[in-house]
Amino acid sequence: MDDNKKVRVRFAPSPTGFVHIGSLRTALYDYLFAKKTGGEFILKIEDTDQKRYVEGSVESLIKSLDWVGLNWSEGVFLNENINSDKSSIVKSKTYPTVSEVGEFGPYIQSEKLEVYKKYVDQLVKAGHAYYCFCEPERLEKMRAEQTAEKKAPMYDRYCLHNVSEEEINKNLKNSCPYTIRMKMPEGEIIETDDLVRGKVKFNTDLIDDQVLLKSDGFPTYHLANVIDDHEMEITHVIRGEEWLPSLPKHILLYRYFGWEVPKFAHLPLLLNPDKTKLSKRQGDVAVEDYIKKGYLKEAIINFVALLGWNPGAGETQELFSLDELVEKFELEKVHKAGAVFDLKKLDWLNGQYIKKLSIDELYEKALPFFEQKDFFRQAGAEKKSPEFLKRVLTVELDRLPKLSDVGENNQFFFATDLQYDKALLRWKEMSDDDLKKTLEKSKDILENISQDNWSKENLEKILMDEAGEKRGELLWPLRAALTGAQKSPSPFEVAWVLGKTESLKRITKAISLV
RNA sequence: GGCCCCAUCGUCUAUCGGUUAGGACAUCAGGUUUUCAUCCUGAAAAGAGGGGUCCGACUCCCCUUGGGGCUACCA
Repeated sequence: MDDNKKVRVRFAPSPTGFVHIGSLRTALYDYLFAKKTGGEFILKIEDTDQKRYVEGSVESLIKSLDWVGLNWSEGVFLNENINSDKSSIVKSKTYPTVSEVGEFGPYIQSEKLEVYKKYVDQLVKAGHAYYCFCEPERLEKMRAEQTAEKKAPMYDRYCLHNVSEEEINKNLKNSCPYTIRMKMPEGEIIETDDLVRGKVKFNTDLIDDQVLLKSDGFPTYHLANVIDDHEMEITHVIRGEEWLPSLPKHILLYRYFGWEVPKFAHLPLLLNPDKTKLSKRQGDVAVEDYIKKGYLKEAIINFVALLGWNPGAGETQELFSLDELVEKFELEKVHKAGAVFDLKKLDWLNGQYIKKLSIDELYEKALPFFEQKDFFRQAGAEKKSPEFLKRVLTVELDRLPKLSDVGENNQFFFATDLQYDKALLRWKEMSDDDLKKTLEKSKDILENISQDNWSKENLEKILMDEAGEKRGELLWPLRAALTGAQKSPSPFEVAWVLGKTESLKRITKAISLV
């Protein structure tokens, strides 16, 4: 391969409902590699399985990718995102909300069925593929028998050996359903170099005659993939390790067609805590799920990037921006072993990125999450004001793992009438009398602070001065009165958020309780 | 079952033959002007086992074990 050729990589998801977080990592590595090498990052759609197609998923998949900020320069785009100055824009016939941009289209597999047919016919003519008229029932039975005999289930080549040219033509004329299978050569060792795994080799005797063209006229992944990558001039195929066993089939196809073989990089899998392939059953796997939970794209990208790769060289940095990742990324440093998806670390990373947000930014991101909360919906209008919420967020900024946690631990901010047990107000063994006195003292102090001086800093300074040695005596009852909660931020912060009027109201209520 | 891939703290990882095997998350302990969180400090925590090669192996080779993936007219 000409190493000076411009790098072209592609991300090729299937529209089966959502973007898997593992696919996102593949897309990320594609993106990083393309940017790093000054190449093109392309998005194409693998929709050859009609049964698994989920309505609207092409669009949602594009949106998810857009949301995390991986920009591609060619392939499939949402109509609304296309700048008119792009050349060769083709509206997709299959998916009305998207268009295809670029000179190597179609970028949607279901739109180039005749292309695959043309190539597979070529293969049949050359004797590298053959018609198969076996019914699913026969295949199933055959496999069952082979399995029972502890043999590897493989197609027995019935149609290769027993169906004559004439019969084939007759069957075709009668429009009998058929598939086209790839004819694996005998006794050949296919050896190749994988960019992350090094040398890998396979014996063709142990590989099944793969169906290339299905009876519905659609190609299988294997056929479509090879043809697309060749036609789109893809230089590097970066994909999950689950594709490694079918690599020899792909290499053989390139050979049969007489095409240059791209470079391959098979990425390690993302794992469940029990080390099986990351799956829906053991937690959220859709990027959308993480968006909904209030993870920031920076955190998701950062986290997923470090699952299977790191810059090495004694590097102890943990936080990386997308640009930094581009700068440091190397395919050669990708790991071979699978990586467990550890939510705890994601939470920590997310907290780190939340802390970097300004209050205005946080407010903008957090508002939709507030709006989903019952305690927020039931709150009075003044508690829903941007000013109030921003004060809440100022206090919460440092203690927020994810946006969906917003307000959750501090619901007392939003309550109109705080309900709590009187006993909560008591500091240690304090008598009712003393309790009342200390609350009245707090009330006095706060009453004497003007609206203009009602700041976190002032409240802290003044209350701390007044509290003297036995801080708890003044501060605990005050905090309890303001929050009605066992745990909360400091009374200074809470009083500041609530404002003078509300704070005094809550203290007065506490006094009346005692 | 067959084939393929993989193997450092619980988890993500550094180490590219010579290190007290380093960092981060999580955990635990202590501290940080009341509780919680944040934050700070500290602790505990790893080279699966067996053979080689080498003056010297976590590092290179082989075997075993363990784990995973694939084994569809799914991708």
